[in-house]
Amino acid sequence: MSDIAVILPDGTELSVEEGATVRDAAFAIGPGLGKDTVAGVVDGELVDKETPLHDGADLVIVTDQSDEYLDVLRHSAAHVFAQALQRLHPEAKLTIGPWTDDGFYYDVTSVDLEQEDLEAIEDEMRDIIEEDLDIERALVDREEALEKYADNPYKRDILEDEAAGDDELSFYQQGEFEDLCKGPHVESTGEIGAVKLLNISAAYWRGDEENDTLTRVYGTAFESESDLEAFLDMREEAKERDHRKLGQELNLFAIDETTGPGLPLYQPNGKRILDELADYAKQLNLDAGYDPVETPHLFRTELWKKSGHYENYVDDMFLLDVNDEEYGLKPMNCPGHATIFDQQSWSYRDLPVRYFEDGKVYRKEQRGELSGLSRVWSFTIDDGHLFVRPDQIEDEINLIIDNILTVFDTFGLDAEVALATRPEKSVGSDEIWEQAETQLRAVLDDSGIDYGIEAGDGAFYGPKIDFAFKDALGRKWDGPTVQLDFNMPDRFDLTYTGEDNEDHQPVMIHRALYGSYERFFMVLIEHFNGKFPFWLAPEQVRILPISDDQMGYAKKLQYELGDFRVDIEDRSWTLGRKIREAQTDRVPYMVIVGGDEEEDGTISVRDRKEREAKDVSVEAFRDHLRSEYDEKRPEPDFLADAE
RNA sequence: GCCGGUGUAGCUCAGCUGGCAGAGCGAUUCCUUCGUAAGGAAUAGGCCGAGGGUUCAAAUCCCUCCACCGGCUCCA
Repeated sequence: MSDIAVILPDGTELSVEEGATVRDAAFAIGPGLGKDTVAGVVDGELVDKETPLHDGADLVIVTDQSDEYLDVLRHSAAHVFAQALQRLHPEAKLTIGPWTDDGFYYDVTSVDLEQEDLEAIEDEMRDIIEEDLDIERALVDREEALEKYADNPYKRDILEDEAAGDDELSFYQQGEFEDLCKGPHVESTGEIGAVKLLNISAAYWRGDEENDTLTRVYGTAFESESDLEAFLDMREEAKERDHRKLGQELNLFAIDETTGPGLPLYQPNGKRILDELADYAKQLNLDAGYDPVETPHLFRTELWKKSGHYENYVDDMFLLDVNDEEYGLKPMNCPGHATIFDQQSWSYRDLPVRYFEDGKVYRKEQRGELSGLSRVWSFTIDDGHLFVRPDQIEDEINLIIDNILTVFDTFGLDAEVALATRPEKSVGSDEIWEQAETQLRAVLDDSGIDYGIEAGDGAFYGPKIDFAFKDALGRKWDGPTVQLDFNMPDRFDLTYTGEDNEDHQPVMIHRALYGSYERFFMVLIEHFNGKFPFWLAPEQVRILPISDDQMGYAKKLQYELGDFRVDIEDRSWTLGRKIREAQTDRVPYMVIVGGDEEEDGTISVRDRKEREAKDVSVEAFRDHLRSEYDEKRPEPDFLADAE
């Protein structure tokens, strides 16, 4: 037998016999590790410990200390679910049951399940865990496997598709239950510390809407009950922060059935925040050399045919007929901006030309997709388009990335960056795409930013760098993008005159800082849990007179703090009630004034973090607010010393 | 768009084995003028998502549509 070499995470090569498995390799490293091996990661794929290795494979040994262990555990939990389901509903047919980022699901069919049924299944799952059944892997030949699944077309589908080449199929068995499965799994059902079935929904076989609809049950599993509880608390917290709930409670925005789905209405409180965001973006853009432009919402479809949108995007467009001529609401701002660029002649000295517009666009998303502000039909992009010479691309993109990261920093959001490459439906030649992707990659490599690759996720006209927001709860949301576009300038025949007095084609860069105001607003609402920084807060200060006698003084104070958004609580409530109300409205500062304050000409200040100070001078407070606002500080900090 | 669930007062929800439309919060009015997270009383408020059907009678049963929620597929 000849030896093969596998590569360990630290880069060293390990020589093992041909045909050696993950577990054999682990034993070759050390007997302790061999004994603890649960599974392996071979070439990035989580596999069973009995998987044979090939020469040159990248190998990571998975033990119960590894991050991947939880995936394995959840995969086994999916089997426990399936076993429990079949005990209670023998008619149920199984399809697939993988692990996911935060649990597992199992797609089943031939069984009617409702939310209420989950409890009984969960109880049965706990019994199975209690029984501590050994989980054993067995290899079964193809014929026998097909026989086992004589009445399960989905499993047969798997046998004839994914597992087409294999003569021996791996099955996992625990007690009376067995399932066709690649693995890996834990040693026994008793290893699963805690399980919870979460919800029930529907999915298509293989995710294709042409196929049968299956019942999908989502669940999760952890090593311990306390981990599960932490997870459930986190879900609860996320539910409490839901921007749809807070949007209603804080009167930020509404989506009304009468005015239409996916068409948000911004109430004054929401609009105040949007205006602050827009002012901030405008300042960043002006500082970065952008010129504001403005375009209408509606264009002749001639424009969309020229830009390629009609060909690639028409299903998502709102079209309307005007005097027998077809018009379309704009789904993107770029063609308008390209047309503006085309209105005059340009010298190479003029470039880069940078336009920006908070442009409202309309995209006819599938109805079932609409959700709060995260998915809507009308939204506003803080859209910038640059027209640059090829030699300016890298510098410009670097500047844009700087600006985007500044924005992340301002809001205390973490960034996750990815390069999205050519999608199936696209315009432009292979060479152009190749060139664009190479350039974006070069910028990212030079910048030293950590980034991933999203294959096939680019826009139809060019590749892009996607930024995702990571919020205070560690959740990820789609954020701004930077896109390189060689196609639009071509389609619009855009030119500038070069040093050589010849016409040249500029390159277009699409970029946003926020992405869309709607989605960014949603992220901020949930990120801050409605407790917006002072500069964003719709109501920045609320004056609470102790009794009606101080109304006059309160009005005087409101006038003196007139640079800010200051309201007076004028309902005849007790002070406790007024504070409670201001607190639930998440107002950063409460100014409390009674007879004492009025007499001394001072104020008492309380913030939403429940800190307070008396005998405060109005000037000192106002000066502080000025700097807190100008510096966009994240938390009210006038009373930072009062803790 | 597809699958499942849900639509009752401004909000959260009860009523749904058919028989007069309910509660809490909020709002309004009155009383209270209050010192750091809910003072008291009274009043108003509903085409029970929309349309059709069954029935002596429909919030309740049936059908169609609309919207929302959880997913699937797709995107900022």
